[in-house]
Amino acid sequence: MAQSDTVDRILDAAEELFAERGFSETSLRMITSKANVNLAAVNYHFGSKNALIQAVFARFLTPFSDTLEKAFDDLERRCNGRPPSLHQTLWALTESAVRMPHRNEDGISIFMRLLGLAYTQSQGHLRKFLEEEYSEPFGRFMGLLKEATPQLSAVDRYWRIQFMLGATAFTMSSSDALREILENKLGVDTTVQEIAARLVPFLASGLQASDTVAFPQTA
Amino acid sequence: MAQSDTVDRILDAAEELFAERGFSETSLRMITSKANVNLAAVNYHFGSKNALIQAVFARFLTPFSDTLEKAFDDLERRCNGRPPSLHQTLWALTESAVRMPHRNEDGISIFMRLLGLAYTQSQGHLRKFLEEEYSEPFGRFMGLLKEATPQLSAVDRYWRIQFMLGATAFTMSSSDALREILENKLGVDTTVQEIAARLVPFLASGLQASDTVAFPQTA
DNA sequence: TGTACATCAGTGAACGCGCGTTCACTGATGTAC
DNA sequence: TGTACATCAGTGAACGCGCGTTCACTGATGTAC
Repeated sequence: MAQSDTVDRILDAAEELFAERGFSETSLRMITSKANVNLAAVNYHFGSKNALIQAVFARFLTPFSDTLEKAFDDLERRCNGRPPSLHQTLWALTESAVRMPHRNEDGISIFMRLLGLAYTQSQGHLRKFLEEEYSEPFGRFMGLLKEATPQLSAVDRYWRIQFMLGATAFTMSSSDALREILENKLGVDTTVQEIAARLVPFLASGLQASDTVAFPQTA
Repeated sequence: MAQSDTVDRILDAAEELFAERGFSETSLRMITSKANVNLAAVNYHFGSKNALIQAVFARFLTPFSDTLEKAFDDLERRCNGRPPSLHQTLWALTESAVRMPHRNEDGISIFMRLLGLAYTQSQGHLRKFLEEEYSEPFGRFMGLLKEATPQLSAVDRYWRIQFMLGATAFTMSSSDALREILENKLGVDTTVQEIAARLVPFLASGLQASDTVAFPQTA
Protein backbone atom coordinates (compact mmCIF):
# COMPACT_ATOMS: atom_id res chain seq x y z
CA MET A 1 0.00 0.00 0.00
CA ALA A 2 3.03 2.32 0.40
CA GLN A 3 2.47 5.78 1.76
CA SER A 4 -0.59 7.68 0.64
CA ASP A 5 -1.71 6.42 -2.70
CA THR A 6 -5.15 6.94 -1.21
CA VAL A 7 -5.83 10.01 -3.32
CA ASP A 8 -5.02 8.14 -6.53
CA ARG A 9 -7.01 5.08 -5.52
CA ILE A 10 -10.04 7.29 -4.88
CA LEU A 11 -9.60 9.04 -8.23
CA ASP A 12 -9.22 5.73 -10.10
CA ALA A 13 -12.33 4.23 -8.53
CA ALA A 14 -14.38 7.40 -8.95
CA GLU A 15 -13.37 7.75 -12.59
CA GLU A 16 -14.47 4.24 -13.44
CA LEU A 17 -17.71 4.38 -11.51
CA PHE A 18 -18.69 7.81 -12.81
CA ALA A 19 -18.05 6.64 -16.38
CA GLU A 20 -20.12 3.52 -15.76
CA ARG A 21 -23.11 4.97 -13.95
CA GLY A 22 -23.08 8.76 -14.03
CA PHE A 23 -22.49 11.16 -11.18
CA SER A 24 -25.60 11.18 -9.03
CA GLU A 25 -26.08 7.44 -9.41
CA THR A 26 -22.63 6.82 -7.93
CA SER A 27 -22.41 7.17 -4.15
CA LEU A 28 -19.32 7.91 -2.11
CA ARG A 29 -19.81 4.56 -0.42
CA MET A 30 -19.47 2.76 -3.78
CA ILE A 31 -16.34 4.73 -4.58
CA THR A 32 -14.63 4.24 -1.24
CA SER A 33 -15.41 0.56 -1.03
CA LYS A 34 -14.12 -0.01 -4.58
CA ALA A 35 -10.99 1.95 -3.67
CA ASN A 36 -10.59 0.08 -0.36
CA VAL A 37 -10.52 3.34 1.48
CA ASN A 38 -12.38 4.83 4.41
CA LEU A 39 -15.62 6.64 3.59
CA ALA A 40 -14.46 9.82 5.30
CA ALA A 41 -11.28 9.92 3.19
CA VAL A 42 -13.09 11.53 0.25
CA ASN A 43 -14.17 14.51 2.31
CA TYR A 44 -10.79 14.60 4.01
CA HIS A 45 -8.82 14.80 0.75
CA PHE A 46 -11.25 16.55 -1.56
CA GLY A 47 -13.71 18.37 0.67
CA SER A 48 -16.91 17.27 -1.02
CA LYS A 49 -18.35 14.98 -3.67
CA ASN A 50 -18.56 17.83 -6.18
CA ALA A 51 -14.90 18.68 -5.63
CA LEU A 52 -14.07 15.02 -6.27
CA ILE A 53 -15.97 15.12 -9.57
CA GLN A 54 -13.97 18.18 -10.59
CA ALA A 55 -10.69 16.54 -9.53
CA VAL A 56 -11.49 13.50 -11.69
CA PHE A 57 -11.94 15.78 -14.70
CA ALA A 58 -8.90 17.91 -13.91
CA ARG A 59 -6.66 14.85 -13.76
CA PHE A 60 -7.26 13.87 -17.38
CA LEU A 61 -8.31 17.20 -18.90
CA THR A 62 -5.20 19.12 -17.92
CA PRO A 63 -2.77 16.84 -19.80
CA PHE A 64 -5.28 16.58 -22.66
CA SER A 65 -5.57 20.31 -22.96
CA ASP A 66 -1.76 20.62 -23.03
CA THR A 67 -1.53 17.97 -25.75
CA LEU A 68 -4.23 19.78 -27.68
CA GLU A 69 -2.51 23.16 -27.48
CA LYS A 70 0.65 21.59 -28.84
CA ALA A 71 -1.29 19.88 -31.63
CA PHE A 72 -2.86 23.19 -32.65
CA ASP A 73 0.52 24.97 -32.48
CA ASP A 74 1.95 22.25 -34.69
CA LEU A 75 -0.95 22.47 -37.14
CA GLU A 76 -0.68 26.24 -37.46
CA ARG A 77 3.06 26.02 -37.96
CA ARG A 78 2.61 23.46 -40.75
CA CYS A 79 0.07 25.74 -42.43
CA ASN A 80 2.28 28.81 -42.10
CA GLY A 81 -0.29 31.57 -41.98
CA ARG A 82 -3.02 30.00 -44.06
CA PRO A 83 -5.98 28.71 -42.02
CA PRO A 84 -6.00 24.91 -41.43
CA SER A 85 -8.72 22.99 -43.22
CA LEU A 86 -11.73 21.57 -41.45
CA HIS A 87 -10.43 18.02 -41.77
CA GLN A 88 -7.06 18.99 -40.37
CA THR A 89 -8.66 20.74 -37.39
CA LEU A 90 -10.97 17.85 -36.57
CA TRP A 91 -8.12 15.37 -36.91
CA ALA A 92 -5.87 17.39 -34.65
CA LEU A 93 -8.53 17.16 -31.96
CA THR A 94 -9.27 13.49 -32.53
CA GLU A 95 -5.65 12.42 -32.56
CA SER A 96 -4.91 14.32 -29.39
CA ALA A 97 -7.70 12.45 -27.67
CA VAL A 98 -6.77 9.05 -29.01
CA ARG A 99 -3.00 9.29 -28.73
CA MET A 100 -2.97 10.73 -25.23
CA PRO A 101 -1.33 8.38 -22.72
CA HIS A 102 -4.05 6.51 -20.82
CA ARG A 103 -3.82 4.58 -17.60
CA ASN A 104 -5.05 1.32 -19.13
CA GLU A 105 -6.70 -0.16 -22.19
CA ASP A 106 -10.13 1.13 -21.18
CA GLY A 107 -8.70 4.59 -20.53
CA ILE A 108 -9.78 6.03 -23.84
CA SER A 109 -13.35 4.75 -23.47
CA ILE A 110 -13.58 6.14 -19.96
CA PHE A 111 -12.20 9.45 -21.16
CA MET A 112 -14.88 9.59 -23.86
CA ARG A 113 -17.67 8.53 -21.56
CA LEU A 114 -16.76 11.21 -19.04
CA LEU A 115 -16.60 13.91 -21.69
CA GLY A 116 -20.03 12.83 -22.90
CA LEU A 117 -21.44 12.80 -19.39
CA ALA A 118 -20.07 16.25 -18.65
CA TYR A 119 -22.10 17.57 -21.54
CA THR A 120 -25.11 15.45 -20.93
CA GLN A 121 -25.75 15.36 -17.19
CA SER A 122 -26.63 18.83 -16.03
CA GLN A 123 -24.06 19.32 -13.26
CA GLY A 124 -24.01 23.09 -12.88
CA HIS A 125 -20.83 23.18 -10.81
CA LEU A 126 -18.99 21.00 -13.33
CA ARG A 127 -19.96 23.09 -16.33
CA LYS A 128 -18.77 26.20 -14.53
CA PHE A 129 -15.50 24.53 -13.51
CA LEU A 130 -14.77 23.33 -17.04
CA GLU A 131 -15.56 26.73 -18.52
CA GLU A 132 -13.22 28.45 -16.09
CA GLU A 133 -10.35 26.00 -16.47
CA TYR A 134 -10.43 24.95 -20.09
CA SER A 135 -11.99 27.79 -22.06
CA GLU A 136 -8.69 28.49 -23.82
CA PRO A 137 -8.25 25.33 -25.92
CA PHE A 138 -12.02 25.23 -26.48
CA GLY A 139 -12.09 28.81 -27.75
CA ARG A 140 -9.12 28.10 -29.96
CA PHE A 141 -10.84 25.09 -31.48
CA MET A 142 -13.90 27.23 -32.18
CA GLY A 143 -11.72 29.85 -33.80
CA LEU A 144 -10.13 27.26 -36.10
CA LEU A 145 -13.57 25.95 -37.05
CA LYS A 146 -14.63 29.47 -37.90
CA GLU A 147 -11.61 30.06 -40.15
CA ALA A 148 -12.18 26.71 -41.82
CA THR A 149 -15.80 27.47 -42.71
CA PRO A 150 -15.86 31.09 -43.85
CA GLN A 151 -18.84 30.35 -46.10
CA LEU A 152 -21.15 29.76 -43.13
CA SER A 153 -23.13 32.47 -41.40
CA ALA A 154 -22.49 32.81 -37.66
CA VAL A 155 -25.92 31.37 -36.86
CA ASP A 156 -25.55 28.41 -39.20
CA ARG A 157 -22.10 27.69 -37.83
CA TYR A 158 -23.33 27.92 -34.24
CA TRP A 159 -26.04 25.35 -34.76
CA ARG A 160 -23.94 23.00 -36.80
CA ILE A 161 -21.22 23.03 -34.17
CA GLN A 162 -23.85 22.10 -31.60
CA PHE A 163 -24.93 19.22 -33.84
CA MET A 164 -21.33 18.06 -34.07
CA LEU A 165 -20.81 18.24 -30.33
CA GLY A 166 -24.03 16.34 -29.84
CA ALA A 167 -23.13 13.54 -32.23
CA THR A 168 -19.69 13.27 -30.64
CA ALA A 169 -20.69 13.50 -26.99
CA PHE A 170 -23.60 11.13 -27.41
CA THR A 171 -21.70 8.53 -29.40
CA MET A 172 -18.74 8.65 -27.10
CA SER A 173 -20.79 8.55 -23.94
CA SER A 174 -22.49 5.36 -25.03
CA SER A 175 -19.76 3.95 -27.23
CA ASP A 176 -19.38 0.79 -25.19
CA ALA A 177 -23.06 -0.06 -25.46
CA LEU A 178 -23.15 0.79 -29.16
CA ARG A 179 -20.10 -1.36 -29.88
CA GLU A 180 -21.72 -4.24 -28.07
CA ILE A 181 -24.97 -3.94 -30.05
CA LEU A 182 -23.02 -3.93 -33.31
CA GLU A 183 -21.02 -6.95 -32.19
CA ASN A 184 -24.25 -8.86 -31.51
CA LYS A 185 -26.07 -7.72 -34.64
CA LEU A 186 -23.40 -7.92 -37.29
CA GLY A 187 -20.60 -9.71 -35.50
CA VAL A 188 -18.23 -6.81 -36.07
CA ASP A 189 -15.80 -5.60 -33.44
CA THR A 190 -14.91 -1.91 -33.35
CA THR A 191 -12.21 0.10 -31.62
CA VAL A 192 -12.67 3.62 -30.36
CA GLN A 193 -10.18 4.70 -33.02
CA GLU A 194 -12.38 3.27 -35.74
CA ILE A 195 -15.43 5.06 -34.36
CA ALA A 196 -13.45 8.29 -34.46
CA ALA A 197 -12.39 7.54 -38.02
CA ARG A 198 -16.05 7.17 -39.02
CA LEU A 199 -17.18 10.18 -37.04
CA VAL A 200 -14.82 12.74 -38.53
CA PRO A 201 -16.04 12.53 -42.15
CA PHE A 202 -19.63 12.52 -40.93
CA LEU A 203 -19.06 15.70 -38.96
CA ALA A 204 -17.06 17.40 -41.67
CA SER A 205 -19.70 16.63 -44.25
CA GLY A 206 -22.53 17.80 -42.00
CA LEU A 207 -20.77 21.01 -41.05
CA GLN A 208 -20.21 21.84 -44.70
CA ALA A 209 -23.68 20.88 -45.94
CA SER A 210 -24.55 23.36 -48.64
CA ASP A 211 -28.27 23.82 -48.11
CA THR A 212 -30.26 25.15 -45.17
CA VAL A 213 -33.72 24.46 -46.43
CA ALA A 214 -36.83 26.25 -45.25
CA PHE A 215 -39.42 24.30 -43.36
CA PRO A 216 -41.59 22.79 -46.09
CA GLN A 217 -45.35 23.08 -46.23
CA THR A 218 -47.39 19.92 -46.39
CA ALA A 219 -50.22 19.84 -48.88
CA MET B 1 -61.18 20.83 -9.35
CA ALA B 2 -64.01 18.64 -10.68
CA GLN B 3 -63.78 14.90 -10.14
CA SER B 4 -60.44 13.22 -10.56
CA ASP B 5 -58.21 15.25 -12.78
CA THR B 6 -55.57 14.16 -10.29
CA VAL B 7 -53.97 11.74 -12.75
CA ASP B 8 -53.61 14.44 -15.39
CA ARG B 9 -52.31 17.00 -12.94
CA ILE B 10 -49.64 14.54 -11.80
CA LEU B 11 -48.67 13.76 -15.41
CA ASP B 12 -48.48 17.47 -16.32
CA ALA B 13 -46.30 18.33 -13.36
CA ALA B 14 -44.08 15.28 -13.80
CA GLU B 15 -43.61 15.97 -17.51
CA GLU B 16 -42.46 19.52 -16.92
CA LEU B 17 -40.19 18.70 -14.01
CA PHE B 18 -38.61 15.69 -15.70
CA ALA B 19 -37.91 17.79 -18.80
CA GLU B 20 -36.41 20.52 -16.63
CA ARG B 21 -34.25 18.48 -14.27
CA GLY B 22 -34.05 14.85 -15.37
CA PHE B 23 -35.54 11.82 -13.70
CA SER B 24 -33.48 11.07 -10.63
CA GLU B 25 -33.10 14.75 -9.78
CA THR B 26 -36.88 15.12 -9.62
CA SER B 27 -38.50 13.79 -6.45
CA LEU B 28 -42.08 12.70 -6.00
CA ARG B 29 -42.45 15.46 -3.43
CA MET B 30 -41.59 18.09 -6.06
CA ILE B 31 -44.08 16.58 -8.47
CA THR B 32 -46.96 16.25 -6.02
CA SER B 33 -46.48 19.69 -4.56
CA LYS B 34 -46.37 21.26 -8.04
CA ALA B 35 -49.50 19.31 -8.96
CA ASN B 36 -51.22 20.24 -5.67
CA VAL B 37 -51.80 16.61 -4.94
CA ASN B 38 -51.12 14.29 -2.03
CA LEU B 39 -47.73 12.59 -2.01
CA ALA B 40 -49.28 9.14 -1.79
CA ALA B 41 -51.41 9.78 -4.89
CA VAL B 42 -48.55 8.92 -7.24
CA ASN B 43 -48.16 5.45 -5.81
CA TYR B 44 -51.94 5.08 -5.61
CA HIS B 45 -52.51 5.87 -9.29
CA PHE B 46 -49.28 4.68 -10.90
CA GLY B 47 -47.77 2.20 -8.46
CA SER B 48 -44.22 3.53 -8.45
CA LYS B 49 -42.03 6.37 -9.65
CA ASN B 50 -40.71 4.28 -12.55
CA ALA B 51 -44.26 3.52 -13.67
CA LEU B 52 -44.98 7.26 -13.58
CA ILE B 53 -41.97 7.94 -15.81
CA GLN B 54 -43.27 5.37 -18.29
CA ALA B 55 -46.78 6.85 -18.15
CA VAL B 56 -45.39 10.30 -18.96
CA PHE B 57 -43.71 8.88 -22.06
CA ALA B 58 -46.71 6.79 -23.09
CA ARG B 59 -49.00 9.84 -22.99
CA PHE B 60 -47.10 11.67 -25.72
CA LEU B 61 -45.39 8.81 -27.54
CA THR B 62 -48.54 6.87 -28.36
CA PRO B 63 -50.18 9.69 -30.36
CA PHE B 64 -46.79 10.55 -31.86
CA SER B 65 -46.21 7.02 -33.00
CA ASP B 66 -49.70 6.95 -34.61
CA THR B 67 -48.99 10.22 -36.40
CA LEU B 68 -45.68 8.85 -37.57
CA GLU B 69 -47.17 5.62 -38.93
CA LYS B 70 -49.66 7.67 -40.93
CA ALA B 71 -46.90 9.94 -42.22
CA PHE B 72 -44.89 6.93 -43.38
CA ASP B 73 -47.99 5.36 -44.98
CA ASP B 74 -48.60 8.62 -46.77
CA LEU B 75 -44.99 8.91 -47.89
CA GLU B 76 -44.89 5.38 -49.27
CA ARG B 77 -48.20 5.92 -51.09
CA ARG B 78 -46.85 9.09 -52.72
CA CYS B 79 -43.74 7.22 -53.85
CA ASN B 80 -45.75 4.29 -55.20
CA GLY B 81 -43.29 1.48 -54.84
CA ARG B 82 -40.06 3.39 -55.23
CA PRO B 83 -38.16 3.92 -51.98
CA PRO B 84 -38.57 7.42 -50.44
CA SER B 85 -35.48 9.62 -50.49
CA LEU B 86 -33.44 10.34 -47.40
CA HIS B 87 -34.71 13.91 -47.23
CA GLN B 88 -38.31 12.78 -47.52
CA THR B 89 -37.86 10.24 -44.74
CA LEU B 90 -36.19 12.67 -42.38
CA TRP B 91 -38.82 15.31 -43.09
CA ALA B 92 -41.65 12.90 -42.47
CA LEU B 93 -40.24 12.26 -39.02
CA THR B 94 -39.52 15.90 -38.27
CA GLU B 95 -42.90 17.14 -39.41
CA SER B 96 -44.70 14.51 -37.38
CA ALA B 97 -42.89 15.72 -34.29
CA VAL B 98 -43.40 19.40 -34.94
CA ARG B 99 -46.98 19.29 -36.18
CA MET B 100 -48.27 16.99 -33.49
CA PRO B 101 -50.85 18.68 -31.25
CA HIS B 102 -49.16 19.83 -28.04
CA ARG B 103 -50.71 20.86 -24.77
CA ASN B 104 -49.15 24.32 -24.78
CA GLU B 105 -46.54 26.48 -26.48
CA ASP B 106 -43.69 24.79 -24.61
CA GLY B 107 -45.09 21.38 -25.50
CA ILE B 108 -42.76 20.78 -28.39
CA SER B 109 -39.66 21.74 -26.38
CA ILE B 110 -40.71 19.47 -23.54
CA PHE B 111 -41.36 16.66 -26.02
CA MET B 112 -37.85 17.09 -27.43
CA ARG B 113 -36.20 17.36 -24.05
CA LEU B 114 -37.86 14.17 -22.87
CA LEU B 115 -36.86 12.26 -25.98
CA GLY B 116 -33.30 13.46 -25.48
CA LEU B 117 -33.31 12.47 -21.82
CA ALA B 118 -34.68 9.03 -22.59
CA TYR B 119 -31.63 8.39 -24.73
CA THR B 120 -29.20 10.12 -22.50
CA GLN B 121 -30.03 9.19 -18.91
CA SER B 122 -29.48 5.51 -18.46
CA GLN B 123 -32.87 4.44 -17.11
CA GLY B 124 -32.87 0.73 -17.82
CA HIS B 125 -36.57 0.25 -17.20
CA LEU B 126 -37.44 3.11 -19.56
CA ARG B 127 -35.29 1.83 -22.41
CA LYS B 128 -36.93 -1.57 -22.07
CA PHE B 129 -40.40 -0.06 -21.98
CA LEU B 130 -39.81 2.07 -25.07
CA GLU B 131 -38.33 -0.86 -26.98
CA GLU B 132 -41.32 -3.03 -26.17
CA GLU B 133 -43.96 -0.42 -26.95
CA TYR B 134 -42.57 1.55 -29.85
CA SER B 135 -40.24 -0.75 -31.74
CA GLU B 136 -42.57 -0.80 -34.75
CA PRO B 137 -42.33 2.83 -35.94
CA PHE B 138 -38.66 2.87 -34.98
CA GLY B 139 -37.93 -0.24 -37.02
CA ARG B 140 -39.88 1.15 -39.92
CA PHE B 141 -37.86 4.38 -39.83
CA MET B 142 -34.66 2.33 -39.83
CA GLY B 143 -35.93 0.34 -42.81
CA LEU B 144 -36.66 3.53 -44.75
CA LEU B 145 -33.18 4.86 -43.96
CA LYS B 146 -31.70 1.64 -45.25
CA GLU B 147 -33.61 1.83 -48.53
CA ALA B 148 -32.62 5.47 -48.93
CA THR B 149 -28.89 4.78 -48.53
CA PRO B 150 -28.20 1.58 -50.49
CA GLN B 151 -24.63 2.74 -51.15
CA LEU B 152 -23.66 2.39 -47.47
CA SER B 153 -22.34 -0.78 -45.88
CA ALA B 154 -24.33 -2.06 -42.92
CA VAL B 155 -21.56 -1.08 -40.53
CA ASP B 156 -21.17 2.42 -41.94
CA ARG B 157 -24.91 2.92 -41.85
CA TYR B 158 -25.12 1.70 -38.27
CA TRP B 159 -22.55 4.17 -37.01
CA ARG B 160 -23.85 7.08 -39.01
CA ILE B 161 -27.36 6.50 -37.71
CA GLN B 162 -25.95 6.58 -34.19
CA PHE B 163 -24.26 9.88 -35.00
CA MET B 164 -27.58 11.25 -36.28
CA LEU B 165 -29.46 10.11 -33.21
CA GLY B 166 -26.77 11.66 -31.05
CA ALA B 167 -26.84 15.02 -32.76
CA THR B 168 -30.64 15.05 -32.59
CA ALA B 169 -31.08 13.82 -29.04
CA PHE B 170 -28.37 16.05 -27.69
CA THR B 171 -29.49 19.19 -29.47
CA MET B 172 -33.11 18.63 -28.59
CA SER B 173 -32.42 17.78 -24.99
CA SER B 174 -30.61 21.05 -24.46
CA SER B 175 -32.38 23.13 -27.08
CA ASP B 176 -33.66 25.67 -24.57
CA ALA B 177 -30.18 26.35 -23.18
CA LEU B 178 -28.66 26.49 -26.67
CA ARG B 179 -31.32 28.92 -27.90
CA GLU B 180 -30.65 31.15 -24.91
CA ILE B 181 -26.88 31.19 -25.51
CA LEU B 182 -27.43 32.15 -29.15
CA GLU B 183 -29.87 34.88 -28.14
CA ASN B 184 -27.25 36.36 -25.79
CA LYS B 185 -24.32 36.01 -28.18
CA LEU B 186 -25.79 37.02 -31.49
CA GLY B 187 -29.16 38.45 -30.50
CA VAL B 188 -30.97 35.92 -32.67
CA ASP B 189 -34.15 34.19 -31.57
CA THR B 190 -34.81 30.67 -32.81
CA THR B 191 -37.86 28.41 -32.81
CA VAL B 192 -37.73 24.67 -32.45
CA GLN B 193 -38.96 24.46 -36.04
CA GLU B 194 -35.96 26.43 -37.24
CA ILE B 195 -33.58 24.18 -35.34
CA ALA B 196 -35.20 21.21 -37.02
CA ALA B 197 -34.87 22.91 -40.40
CA ARG B 198 -31.13 23.33 -39.80
CA LEU B 199 -30.67 19.85 -38.40
CA VAL B 200 -32.17 17.90 -41.31
CA PRO B 201 -29.66 19.00 -43.99
CA PHE B 202 -26.80 18.50 -41.53
CA LEU B 203 -27.92 14.94 -40.86
CA ALA B 204 -28.66 14.13 -44.48
CA SER B 205 -25.28 15.40 -45.56
CA GLY B 206 -23.46 13.54 -42.78
CA LEU B 207 -25.27 10.29 -43.47
CA GLN B 208 -24.36 10.48 -47.14
CA ALA B 209 -20.74 11.54 -46.65
CA SER B 210 -18.76 9.82 -49.39
CA ASP B 211 -15.52 9.01 -47.62
CA THR B 212 -14.75 6.86 -44.60
CA VAL B 213 -11.09 7.64 -44.21
CA ALA B 214 -8.59 5.45 -42.42
CA PHE B 215 -7.03 6.72 -39.25
CA PRO B 216 -4.06 8.78 -40.49
CA GLN B 217 -0.51 8.32 -39.28
CA THR B 218 1.28 11.28 -37.79
CA ALA B 219 4.89 11.83 -38.83
C1' DT C 1 20.39 11.93 22.04
C1' DG C 2 16.08 12.84 24.29
C1' DT C 3 11.81 15.11 24.84
C1' DA C 4 7.91 17.98 23.75
C1' DC C 5 5.03 19.49 20.41
C1' DA C 6 2.92 20.03 15.71
C1' DT C 7 1.43 18.23 11.58
C1' DC C 8 -0.60 15.00 8.79
C1' DA C 9 -3.26 10.88 6.90
C1' DG C 10 -6.62 8.31 8.11
C1' DT C 11 -10.65 6.20 10.88
C1' DG C 12 -15.18 4.64 13.13
C1' DA C 13 -19.32 6.10 14.28
C1' DA C 14 -22.78 8.92 14.15
C1' DC C 15 -25.63 12.95 12.35
C1' DG C 16 -29.57 14.93 9.99
C1' DC C 17 -31.95 14.76 5.78
C1' DG C 18 -34.67 13.63 1.82
C1' DC C 19 -36.03 9.84 -0.55
C1' DG C 20 -39.74 6.20 -2.41
C1' DT C 21 -43.04 3.47 -0.41
C1' DT C 22 -46.61 1.68 2.79
C1' DC C 23 -50.52 1.50 5.78
C1' DA C 24 -54.58 2.31 8.22
C1' DC C 25 -58.05 5.28 7.52
C1' DT C 26 -61.89 8.61 5.56
C1' DG C 27 -65.66 10.08 2.98
C1' DA C 28 -68.19 10.07 -1.22
C1' DT C 29 -70.54 7.44 -4.69
C1' DG C 30 -72.62 3.30 -6.69
C1' DT C 31 -75.23 -1.12 -6.32
C1' DA C 32 -78.35 -4.90 -4.50
C1' DC C 33 -82.29 -6.19 -2.37
C1' DT D 1 -87.88 4.48 -0.63
C1' DG D 2 -84.66 2.78 2.76
C1' DT D 3 -80.80 0.21 4.29
C1' DA D 4 -76.56 -2.44 4.01
C1' DC D 5 -72.53 -3.15 1.76
C1' DA D 6 -68.78 -2.54 -1.76
C1' DT D 7 -65.91 0.20 -4.39
C1' DC D 8 -63.16 3.95 -5.26
C1' DA D 9 -60.19 8.30 -4.84
C1' DG D 10 -57.68 10.27 -1.81
C1' DT D 11 -55.10 11.32 2.72
C1' DG D 12 -51.83 11.95 6.83
C1' DA D 13 -48.39 10.00 9.02
C1' DA D 14 -44.98 7.13 9.43
C1' DC D 15 -41.47 3.61 7.79
C1' DG D 16 -36.79 2.13 6.67
C1' DC D 17 -33.01 3.32 3.89
C1' DG D 18 -29.07 5.34 1.75
C1' DC D 19 -27.12 9.55 1.19
C1' DG D 20 -23.21 13.33 1.94
C1' DT D 21 -21.05 15.23 5.70
C1' DT D 22 -19.06 15.90 10.37
C1' DC D 23 -16.57 15.05 14.54
C1' DA D 24 -13.69 13.38 18.00
C1' DC D 25 -10.07 10.53 17.87
C1' DT D 26 -5.59 7.68 16.67
C1' DG D 27 -1.04 6.77 15.37
C1' DA D 28 2.89 7.78 12.59
C1' DT D 29 6.24 11.11 11.15
C1' DG D 30 8.71 15.53 11.25
C1' DT D 31 10.71 19.53 13.75
C1' DA D 32 12.69 22.51 17.52
C1' DC D 33 15.42 22.97 21.27
